[in-house]
Amino acid sequence: MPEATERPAAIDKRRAILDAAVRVFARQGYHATRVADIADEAGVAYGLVYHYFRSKEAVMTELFTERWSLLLAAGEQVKAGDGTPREKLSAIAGFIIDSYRHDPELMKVIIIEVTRAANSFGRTHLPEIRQAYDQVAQIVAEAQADGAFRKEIDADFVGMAYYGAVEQVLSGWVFELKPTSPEEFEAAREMIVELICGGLERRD
Amino acid sequence: MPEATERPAAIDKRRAILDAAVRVFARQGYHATRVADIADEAGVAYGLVYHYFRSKEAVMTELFTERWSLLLAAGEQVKAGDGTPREKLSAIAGFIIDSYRHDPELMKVIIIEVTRAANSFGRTHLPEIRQAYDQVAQIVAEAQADGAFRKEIDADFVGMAYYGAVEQVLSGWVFELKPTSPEEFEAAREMIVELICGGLERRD
Amino acid sequence: MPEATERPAAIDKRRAILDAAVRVFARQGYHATRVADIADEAGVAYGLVYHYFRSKEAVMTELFTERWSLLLAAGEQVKAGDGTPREKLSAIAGFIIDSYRHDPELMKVIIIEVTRAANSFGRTHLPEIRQAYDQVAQIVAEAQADGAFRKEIDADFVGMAYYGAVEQVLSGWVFELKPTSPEEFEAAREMIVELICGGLERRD
Amino acid sequence: MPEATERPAAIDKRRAILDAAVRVFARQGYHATRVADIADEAGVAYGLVYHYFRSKEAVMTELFTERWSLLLAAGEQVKAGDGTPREKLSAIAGFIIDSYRHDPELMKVIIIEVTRAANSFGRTHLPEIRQAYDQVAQIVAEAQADGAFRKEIDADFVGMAYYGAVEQVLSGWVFELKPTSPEEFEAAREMIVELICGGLERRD
DNA sequence: CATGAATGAGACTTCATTCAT
DNA sequence: TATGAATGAAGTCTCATTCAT
Repeated sequence: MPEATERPAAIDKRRAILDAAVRVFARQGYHATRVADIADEAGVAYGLVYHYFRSKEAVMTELFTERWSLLLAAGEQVKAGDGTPREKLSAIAGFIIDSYRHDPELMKVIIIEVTRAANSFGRTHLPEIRQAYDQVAQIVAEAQADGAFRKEIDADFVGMAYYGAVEQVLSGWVFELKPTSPEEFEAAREMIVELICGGLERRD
Repeated sequence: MPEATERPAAIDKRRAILDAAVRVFARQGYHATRVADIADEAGVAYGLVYHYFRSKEAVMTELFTERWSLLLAAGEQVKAGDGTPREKLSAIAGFIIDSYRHDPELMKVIIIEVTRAANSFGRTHLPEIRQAYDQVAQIVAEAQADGAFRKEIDADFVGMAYYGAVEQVLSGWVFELKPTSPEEFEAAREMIVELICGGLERRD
Repeated sequence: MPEATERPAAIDKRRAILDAAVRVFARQGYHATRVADIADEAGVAYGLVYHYFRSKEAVMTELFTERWSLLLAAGEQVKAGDGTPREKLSAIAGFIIDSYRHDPELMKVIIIEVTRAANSFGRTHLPEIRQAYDQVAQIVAEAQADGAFRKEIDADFVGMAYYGAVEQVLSGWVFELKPTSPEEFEAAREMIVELICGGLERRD
Repeated sequence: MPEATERPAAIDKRRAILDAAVRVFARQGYHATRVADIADEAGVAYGLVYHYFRSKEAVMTELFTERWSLLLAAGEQVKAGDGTPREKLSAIAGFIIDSYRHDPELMKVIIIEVTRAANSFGRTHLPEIRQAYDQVAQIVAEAQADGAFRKEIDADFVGMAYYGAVEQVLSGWVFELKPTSPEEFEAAREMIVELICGGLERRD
């Protein structure tokens, strides 16, 4: 048997565990899932989870880091790009929403179990999570320097509020009703941007 | 000894347990606190917690319900009042922020362990939590009908986003840096309102 | 207020507790009933049970002793009486069956929770329980001496077997189907006696 | 090391737990034995009991079912065999008595904690227990149809009474004095059969 | 006599992690 | 790499009993 097919087999198992973990975490929540559940879902032996990961927490951390780094990278690109501030904020919300559209289970886990779970993983990964807020803050600060955005509202404050709003909306999708068509997802993005950039009050 | 002093003794213990629970939940988080910790903190015997409450969860539920009902009542009053929409939204944020100012531990517990813990208490108390969002949504919807607010942004959507932003900001205070002076708390409230009502973009 | 009415009030409470205990023990079994259940059923305060009884076990012991002593007394009378051996055995079974007919709950408790619960109360009350067996044994021994009964079967052995059969039948009534008419109860008694005295085999 | 010895190691532990449970249940009774006692007696870790059994109750159920099914199987064989009715009843009592002779601890547990514990395991296993009574009843009914036994005594009734007598005798052995020689065991069997088939009264 | 709050030991069960094969 | 048996600490909840009033 050629080695080339052997390695992938091993890698597959690791991947299978991660993918299974997403499904189980999404279904039951982190606390309620036992390591055995992950192994069962992945169709591997109990101990194999510990062969590939130091602990149950490490599985989650890998899941989070894997995805969050993509999100941060996308944020950097947006920041460096040359759209208007509004377009940049829109792109950021868009990336998160698209992530959710394409892999709702993973994003459910990341938002519900990490980002908004301030007492467990949220605490551990605070630095990385903050980075995302800071990207928004930097976009806002730059726009304020340019004169595109008003200076009355603290940029760091907007970073938090913006993410707070976006995540709350995703939470609603997770536990109540999720959009079904691309148009609805798109509309959500526009509303977020319109709310934060345009404000509720009429401009006549 | 007058009978009147007899009852309070019992009620005090119950109260003492609730107050102790707030402190311990705030310090360690719900999952990490054992019933024994609550009893110790309250200075009562282990079993007394179970004399007054069906379970650890029931303690938390009482804590949440007790406070959240005040918040909802305040929201109703605000809705029924005769301020401008902006003033109403400001009052709502103000009540939450004041709650935090006056009892940061309790609000930490309520927000971190209930409101944003969508997989545990958040799920259980979703109906009550939604009521708060809906109050904001109703204020917005009314303002849209009056012509004070633009109709482009869905009122329900604003309800979620507004609370999402407020809670995120409080989360930041809980785990990073909390305002120290009344002025800073006041400034936070104004920024929230200014952001949501006025928007980031300049109005010339 | 005359003393005469005061005493009864106190005695009533004690009695009420015992009567309640019968009902609760019958319903839930001894192990599954909490002292609180007894107090609730009796409509008295929790602590009053401990005012009148040293412990939960003491309540049961009183219940058992109260009734069992009647049964032993009846047995003595039967023994001393001047019926045939068969009539005497019949009278013994009859007394037990009548006890069950008139107070099924109490007899359920005594048989299920004491007499046949060899590992708990059965052990504690073994001497008294044995006395009942011995009464049967004595009747049999006497009949053997008189020549009315055969000597092949050990009298002590019959004592156990007789009670074993009777109690098993009552157990069946308790958990499956209890006779409803006096005639059926009567028939049961006759069958027991006919079986033990007459045997299954035909006598031609 | 041959693979064949690997499995047995695991199976042995399971078996060791069951065997230890018999000893501990026999010594202390079901209610008084803690899972820790079983683990200690078996020389395994606490959790291993729960690796192999869902609960303490499941251990007992396995013990009971394992043995009771043998007893029922033996009963079926007896029923289908071609002895006289008296020989069949004798064989049934014989099997139970032999079970006790060869493994008194196990039979003690089965009779004291299950068969006669009508409020706990007795209730749970009533159907299987009834099957044994029914086997006796069927033997009797058949003998009545053949004319070998009298028809005055209800066959189902005999089923219960017969087992009641046998179990009571075993109970006596458990808590008072157990036969020591094969002859004494044999005599006990004969007395039971002689009592139930022949009756106490002389036949001249 | 009466109340019910207070105590705290005890037992079951869970499950992350380790380890021998 | 793969397996799953083995470990044992941890934590919730129960409930008989005591005690202050």
